[in-house]
Parts: sequence; structure tokens; C-alpha cells
Amino acid sequence: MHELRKVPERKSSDERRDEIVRATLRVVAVKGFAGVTLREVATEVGVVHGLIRHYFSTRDDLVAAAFDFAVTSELASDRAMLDGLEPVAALAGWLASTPEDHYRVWIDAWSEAGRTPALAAALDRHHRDCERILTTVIERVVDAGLGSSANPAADSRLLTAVADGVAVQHHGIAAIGVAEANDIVFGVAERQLGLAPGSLARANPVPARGQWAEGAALLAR
Amino acid sequence: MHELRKVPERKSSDERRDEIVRATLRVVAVKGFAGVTLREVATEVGVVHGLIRHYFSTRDDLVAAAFDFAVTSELASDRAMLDGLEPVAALAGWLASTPEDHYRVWIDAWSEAGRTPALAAALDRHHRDCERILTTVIERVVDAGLGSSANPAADSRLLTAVADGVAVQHHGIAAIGVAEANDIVFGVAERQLGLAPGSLARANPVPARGQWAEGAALLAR
DNA sequence: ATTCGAATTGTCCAACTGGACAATAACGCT
DNA sequence: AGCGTTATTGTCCAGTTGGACAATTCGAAT
Repeated sequence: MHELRKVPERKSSDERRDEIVRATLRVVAVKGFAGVTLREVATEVGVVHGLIRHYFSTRDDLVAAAFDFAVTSELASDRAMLDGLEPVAALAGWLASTPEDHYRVWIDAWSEAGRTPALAAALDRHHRDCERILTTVIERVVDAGLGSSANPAADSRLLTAVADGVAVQHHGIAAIGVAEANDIVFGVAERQLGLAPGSLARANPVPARGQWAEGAALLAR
Repeated sequence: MHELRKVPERKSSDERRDEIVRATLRVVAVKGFAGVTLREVATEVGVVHGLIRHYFSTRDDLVAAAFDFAVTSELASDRAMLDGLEPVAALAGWLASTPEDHYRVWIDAWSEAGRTPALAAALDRHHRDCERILTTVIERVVDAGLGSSANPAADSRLLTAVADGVAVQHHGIAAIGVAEANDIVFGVAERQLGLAPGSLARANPVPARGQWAEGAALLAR
């Protein structure tokens, strides 16, 4: 019965762990955090569900690790992008960077955080990361004399809220398109930081809609 | 064995249906839409899970009906409140009205909408309702000569986004308190509509934090 | 070559799920 | 009083879930 064996494709611990986390994110993208199942993740990886438990002692551990990985890698690539841009372009790039798959994860996390303490902790941490990044970008704009802010941290918090709310209208509900979404966020930012109307749209390094599709696919893969 | 019978507490169809929907909302508040179980709802009501199926042919029907009921009754009571207020007070009241239990339902709905078409439809419908209500409130402020708006519908969309984003920071993540949440939303609205700074906070008919606890409890009951 | 630890499998389990359904009990109508 | 409707119950089912665990199989160090 067991004469014909399937080769086990044995991999190193780190490789396999990574593979599992990425597979989990693919499941999350379709079914949400609450819909993550050990068996489905295992099938996605091509292993038995018992193996998942070898790497993550608990289902919640797996879910939290997946969210952490998604945001950590997202923010790392964002930071790299911002470093190579002029202050105003960086501001526009940050405020406009809202690829679909990424934001679905965030919206799901907001929803699940109330029931999963580990997720809530990671969410809190990464949210503050986002606010700090935007604060730095604002300070760069101010330091370059291109805009003004009485309180960069407060303005960062404000603009983060606007960006999140707009993302909900764009991704969660299909109430607005990407162009309108950018219009709103850019408009508030320009008024708040004393930038010329339209300057952010002109400086936006992500002009064409759909350009981020590759980035999203990269994360999903 | 069946000698001692429990009285079945028979109720009219409408009463029972209502009871089930409210019980479902209580479950949603704790476990989210994805966590709604026929058996748990039945236990909450005090009946057998087969009875739920007598009223709702499918689990998804039940969930969609629950969301629809929650938002419909919420908006009805909000409309009633707004009608009794001065324009600026109505604006402040609408922008500040973010009781916890209500927003948890919204955040959950944003997350679930991608997987439940019925929810997505209801969400879209009620979102537009919210925008229309705020548009009307803005027009009242403008008509009374207390503020200005070049495009009330666009401003409504903008302020709705801000309110949602702030609600996420307040309820989803515990990043800010209710005072700070109101500060942000009021600030943007005052700047956007040309109101004097602080005028919305002064006009806010919901001054004390926690005042809405009763309202939330009313909905949950 | 042998040993040892880790990766991987297959199988088991108790709990829970949504749904189907026949049986019962109360109600309203005539 | 009789009757039909319907609210309500209890029970069944097949499927899925997270977790536990012993049994293998490989790789690397000795």
C-alpha cells in the first residue's frame, strides 16, 4: 500500500516556516483571519496539517505571525522607497500607497484584533510604526522649507486617520475610485501642511493606477 | 422522562424574529460576523437551534438581516436626534456619535463584505445613507449662514472618511481616546467648512464621555 | 557507520458546525 | 368543538475543525 512513496521535499526549518507564513497570507487574503484553517494552509503548502503545528504551536500563533510578517515586510519596502524620494514626493508616495491586498489585511486585522490579543499587540505596534514614518516624512518636508507643521506628530496622526478612512471607502466599500481617494487625502494634507493645491498629485511617484499590482502580487506569492 | 415540561414561551412571529436578530447582534459584538453560530444565537435567545432555521433559511440570511437591522435602527435614531438640534450642534452631534458597539459592527462589516455579497450590498446602501445624512446637515449649516461649502456632497464624503479613520484609531486600535478623536474630526470639519475653531466642541450635544453607553446598551439589549 | 535530532507523515479524537426532518404543542379561525 | 396553521422541540447527519501523538525518514554531526 505504501510502496509508492511521495518524496517528502524536505526543507530547512526557516524555509518551511517562511513558506507556511506566506501560504497563510494567501488564505487570509481570500478568507480573512477568521477563516484561516490549519488544513487549508497545509494544503496550500502541500503538506499535512500536522506539520503546521510542528512550526506553530497554536492556530492563533500562526495568524499573528502571518500578520506580523505581512506588515513588517510591507513597511520595510515602503521605508526603502521613501528614502529615495524628495520630501514632497515621499509624502505623496506614502499617502497614496494603498494597494488592495495590503489594506484588506489591515481591515481584517482591525476587525479581528478585538478577539485575538496577539493580533491586537502587533496591530498597535505597527500602527505606531506607520505614524512615526509619516511623522518623519512630514518633518523632512518642514525642514526643507516646503511646508509647515506646528505639530508633526499630531498631523501624522490626523493624516493617518484620513488615509485609513479613505482606504475603507475605496477598498472595504467600493464607494470611491483610486483617483478620488488620492484627491481627498492629498487635499487634506496640502491644506494641513500649507502646500500648494495640486502639488502632491504632481509629486506623486505612483501616477498610474494599477502600478502596485506587481508589489501586491509579490507579497501574495 | 418528559413529565416535567418547560413551558415553551410561545411568541408571535415578529416578536421572535426581532428577538433573534438582537441576539445575533449581541453575538456579533463579541465574536464578529464570522463567529456567528446558529447554536450560540439559539442559546442566547433560549431556544433550540432548529428554531432559528425556522425564521432564517440560511446562516448568511441571519447575519445579513442582523447587520441591516443594526444600521437601520441606528440611523433612524440618529436622524431623530439631528432633527431636534441647531445646525452646528447637529453637525457636531453627528461627527461625534461613535459609540463602541456600533462601530465594531461597521468595522466587522468592512472586513466581511469582501466575502459576503449580501453584506456588501447592505454596507454600500447604508454608507450612502450616512453620506446623504451628513450632506443634509452640512447644507443646513450653510443655509443658516454659519459656514460655507463649495460642494456639500464632497465635503460629506471627506468628513465621513475622517470620521471612519478616527473611529478605527479609537475603537479598532486603542491608539487615541474619545477626546482626541473628537478633536481631530472637529478640527478638520471646522477648517473645511469655515467654522470658528472650537465651535463644534462647544456645540457638541454629547459632551460627557461615556454618555452613549446607554444608547449602546439599548441596541445590544 | 552509528547516532541523534529534527522534519514529516498518518491517524486518531472530541467538539462543533449548518442543515434536514419528523413529532409535538399551542394558537387562531370557523 | 374541531381543524389547520405554525411555533417549537428533539434528534439525526455528514463534514470540518484544532489539537495530540506515535511512527517514520531524512540530514548532519560524531
